[in-house]
Amino acid sequence: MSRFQMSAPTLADVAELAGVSRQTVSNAVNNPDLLRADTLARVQQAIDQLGYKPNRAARNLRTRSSQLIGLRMAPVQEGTASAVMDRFVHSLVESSREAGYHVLLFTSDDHTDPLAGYDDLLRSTAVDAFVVTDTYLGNPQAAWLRERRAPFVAFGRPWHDPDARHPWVDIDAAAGSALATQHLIDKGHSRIAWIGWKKDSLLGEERRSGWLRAMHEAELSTTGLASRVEDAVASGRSAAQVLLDEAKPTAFVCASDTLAVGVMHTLAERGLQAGDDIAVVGFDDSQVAQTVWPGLSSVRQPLEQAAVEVVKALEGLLATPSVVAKGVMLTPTLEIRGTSGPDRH
Amino acid sequence: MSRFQMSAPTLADVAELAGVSRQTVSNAVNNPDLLRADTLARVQQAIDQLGYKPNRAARNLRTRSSQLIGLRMAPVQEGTASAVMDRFVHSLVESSREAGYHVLLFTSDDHTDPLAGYDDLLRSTAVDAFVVTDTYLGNPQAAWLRERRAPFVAFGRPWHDPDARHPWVDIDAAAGSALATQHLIDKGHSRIAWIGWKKDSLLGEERRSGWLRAMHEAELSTTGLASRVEDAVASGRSAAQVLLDEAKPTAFVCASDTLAVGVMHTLAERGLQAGDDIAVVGFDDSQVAQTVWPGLSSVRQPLEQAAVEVVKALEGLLATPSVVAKGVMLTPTLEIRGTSGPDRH
DNA sequence: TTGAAAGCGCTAACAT
DNA sequence: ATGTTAGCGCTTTCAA
Repeated sequence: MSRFQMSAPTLADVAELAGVSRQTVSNAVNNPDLLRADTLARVQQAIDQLGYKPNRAARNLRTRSSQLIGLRMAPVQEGTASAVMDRFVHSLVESSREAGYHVLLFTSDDHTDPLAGYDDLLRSTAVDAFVVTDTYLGNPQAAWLRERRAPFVAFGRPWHDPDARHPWVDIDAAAGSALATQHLIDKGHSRIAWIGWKKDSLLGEERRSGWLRAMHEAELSTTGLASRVEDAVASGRSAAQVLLDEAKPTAFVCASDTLAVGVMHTLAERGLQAGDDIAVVGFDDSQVAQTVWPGLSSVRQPLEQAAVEVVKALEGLLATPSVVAKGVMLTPTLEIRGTSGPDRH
Repeated sequence: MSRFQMSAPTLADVAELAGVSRQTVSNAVNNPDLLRADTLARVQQAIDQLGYKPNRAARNLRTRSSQLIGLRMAPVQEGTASAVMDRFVHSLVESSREAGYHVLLFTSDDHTDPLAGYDDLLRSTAVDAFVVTDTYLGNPQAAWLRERRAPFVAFGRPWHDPDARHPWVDIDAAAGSALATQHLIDKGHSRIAWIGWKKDSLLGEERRSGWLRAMHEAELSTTGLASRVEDAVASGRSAAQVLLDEAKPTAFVCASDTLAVGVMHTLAERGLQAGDDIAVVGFDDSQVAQTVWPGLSSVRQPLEQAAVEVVKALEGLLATPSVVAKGVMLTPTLEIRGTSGPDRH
């Protein structure tokens, strides 16, 4: 009955070759402990000989699972965000594989309705669970998914819902900017300015609060030292001009590398050395921070670790859906480069 | 027979509600033309009412296809590459969706054997086809996949095999650097230096050849004007120092933005204005090129278009596997920014 | 134009 | 410890 090797071998093929039933082969693959050692060896040999791999579709149909995790790609945005996501996605794929899952990428048909993509995959049972990444305030995804009893883990805490019952993983942004600020205080700075985003960004407020906290704990004044602008190089540049003229800071902490690069532009224009004359620290440890002269110190998010935690939560969720998982909060680190400057003591 | 709404509705549920057979519902979904208008309307209403979506696993099992395209994520590499892939992947996901496919991400278990990941997915019939991205010389993937009759499209021409029979899409790197060089010639430069990669990089040689061609066509000397280094900021920086001292170029074309930033460091150190004093053009239009002061002119690859072409080739491949597809070659564009400098006429 | 029968490859439940 | 039976939800083939 050996087919022309045209189609892949099935359980039946292996069973026939090994002289056992199909179920025994299935057990050999999924519950080897159930077989006697010699039977297992015989079946295993037949499997190897035929190069047998269980058919995914058949297994999925029977077990009502796809071993697939859905991840929605947000619309392209110019900026540092893509690189951030790249590190996360990479680690997510690796961690998922170790847990026996693959990652399925999707976008929404309609940019006005990000839910459409989720709905389709869910109703066609194409994925077992989702990883939700853009948990900005008012994003309806979490509530929508919970309502549909769709398993998901959020990367980003549930801002909108303090007693959300879904698992989430997030990075403590405030700790990141506090770290950056403390670093500059340790270097001997006392007039440390903040350039951040507009008030409507919760993440921006979060990052800002870390600067504020570190300054207050060191009993340093923050009056006139903060600025809120758009996340663009030009905005960071003009904010730095104003702050330098009016508040005379010796150091800047910025909500993004983009803003920090803007500060560096202003310093260069005024003949000031970033680092030696004025210290600058950015946020996200982007490609730009690593490349720009003389190296931009920057807060680095543990994205790889975040992905590992997300998969961990996912496994727990799929194993025992009833258990209410706690949120996981991770702490960023600081990459110290040239713009930190020398000690000022 | 209405289940407790616990599990998703099936063909049978729709059939019962519409008062037709299961097969008729299947036809309504897949071959609407076969139904009489009123029957179709009735079935369609039942589908909407129940929120029916065909079960993916069942359909896959029956049709022996998964509507999934496999994409291997290369190991993380610090550098500009990740941002490049991000644009490509994004567009690939969008184009795939329009063609009815999803993108499945995977990595190889073993970093020494990139084939392992392909083999698993192939034998378990988890994907219909692959998109292969790293087609460097000597990469065995293409040959290996062809041997196994696995459908795939390569992003990257088959360097190793001029008469390869698989479809491929690539970007004409030489045209890109020729474009950059011609741009500088048009601005009035005649001593234009090249900083590229070591000889073992085929892509590097390709990018270099465009500079060479444009220079020769303009009957300009290239003697002493080329350098081959590692792809790092420090390398670009020291290469620029040597070239400035020994060959007195007025402009640089670089094989990457990373190298171009290195050149800009050297210029800054010598009190020279990138653009006004010495022109610089990079390659890849990375985040850095867009951010760095005063804006780095750079060759931009049409990655979005490349992904569209890849999916187009994939569709053709899966529809009629026998047809030998031709390769598609796309041409880059040039993003002009501050480092291009003024006209010198 | 619609329906009935069969089976894709696998595993859960049960029987031996 | 191994085998038998049944069926997951769908589509292909053929009959009405």
